[in-house]
Amino acid sequence: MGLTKTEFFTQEQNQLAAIFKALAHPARIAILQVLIEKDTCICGDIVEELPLAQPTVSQHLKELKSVGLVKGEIEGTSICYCINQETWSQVKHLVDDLFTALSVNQKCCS
Amino acid sequence: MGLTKTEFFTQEQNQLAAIFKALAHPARIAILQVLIEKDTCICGDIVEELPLAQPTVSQHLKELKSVGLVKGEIEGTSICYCINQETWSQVKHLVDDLFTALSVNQKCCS
DNA sequence: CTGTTTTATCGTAATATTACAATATAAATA
DNA sequence: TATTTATATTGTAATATTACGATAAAACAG
Repeated sequence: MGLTKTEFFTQEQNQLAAIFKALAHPARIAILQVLIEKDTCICGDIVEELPLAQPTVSQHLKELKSVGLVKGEIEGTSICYCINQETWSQVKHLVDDLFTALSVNQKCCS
Repeated sequence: MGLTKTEFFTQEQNQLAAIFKALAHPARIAILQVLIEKDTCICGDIVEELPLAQPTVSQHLKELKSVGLVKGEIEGTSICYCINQETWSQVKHLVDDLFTALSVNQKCCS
């Protein structure tokens, strides 16, 4: 018990859930917003913008990286983080499809 | 420790995170898909479509209801569940805004 | 009123997440 | 090489999530 029954759901359902899970924390939303709004995306700058300790931010960045939403490039001593545009459009399409489907059909409870 | 520091984030960040959290489980994605695809949305039918016990499905439905993604109307002995169109469009806009912002700007790591 | 059907709630075990101090690692610089 | 700087990893405590059996509650049928 206590373990999600991943094997009983479709790949699409699991993939969508994994993406949403990565987005399901205000700190990770905040990190993504910082990456958009700031010219620079050095890890240290992200830490300064957030009300969390450095190891915690590092952990959140790791989760965003693990689903491909974000990537990091070594730049001397620092690491430059940014939105991973390659995977981002795929994610956007998956989410768009879900939301569009939900908006179009409505057959009961009206 | 172990508790999300909600109070240090903006209302928008927390709201977005809460919505994504509700979507962050394959069973809840599956429930939403069933609500779209099936003519009927009686709770019992949802339970039959999913590989989970009735109390587990009931718990997932409760979470979807708590963020307003889904609503339920009593219909005799059963309950008719459906997508809550009123809150759905708000959610869609919030998510769209986030995704659009992320797609437009890209200033480094190129 | 009694039994049936349908859904929700309670209790609880297993597992996952969140946060951070302490520490490790890796690159630049003195 | 030793030191500094920037980030990652480890270990761990507190809390949350997931799943389901048992049971309650609510509506209907007889």
